[in-house]
Amino acid sequence: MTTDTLAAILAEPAEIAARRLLGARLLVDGVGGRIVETEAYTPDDPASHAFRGPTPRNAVMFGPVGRVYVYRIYGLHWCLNIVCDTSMPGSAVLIRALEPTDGIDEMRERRGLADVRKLCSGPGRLCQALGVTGDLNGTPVDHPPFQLEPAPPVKVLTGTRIGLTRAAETPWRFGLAGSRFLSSPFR
DNA sequence: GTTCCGATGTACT
DNA sequence: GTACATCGGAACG
Repeated sequence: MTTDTLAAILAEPAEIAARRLLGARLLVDGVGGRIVETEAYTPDDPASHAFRGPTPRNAVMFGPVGRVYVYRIYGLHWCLNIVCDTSMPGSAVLIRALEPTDGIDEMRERRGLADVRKLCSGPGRLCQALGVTGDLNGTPVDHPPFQLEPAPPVKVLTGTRIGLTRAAETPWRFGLAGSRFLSSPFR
């Protein structure tokens, strides 16, 4: 099995890109790990920030593929997405969990927590661990401070997305099978 | 292990 | 005013 280039993965529809990003290594200033959990969002999806069309907040989602869309959630936390799908503007993949591999001590300091299992197991947690804030909104994910290295295809778990009220039944949450670093179990 | 709830910014009705 | 792609701590079992 060959490994697709990053550009090829991010050109795909959100559901495909979300699956193929599992296993990829994501770093911010050298700190990060393997992506083990993602969710797909499309502009025709009532749960997506893009559903109502472009606004100042979601403008990056409608721009070039491969940039990061970072937004604040519940007034407290940040969430990191990667814009995808060259044929459907407004598509993105939410990065929900990482298996920490690089800069673990720095992540522990930022999180104020020793337990590696909980450093990046959730969208808000991983942004805190990697130092991702709204300042990075719109940055290309293949340019500093970001690095994203694709990996060969992995075995994928599928489930419903987390924390939604609308389109809650759509099975667009994806996990790396067997990972101990998921934000919550798949069923 | 589980459930409940407060914190707090921004977009939208 | 209400909803929200969340988290951590308290209370309980």
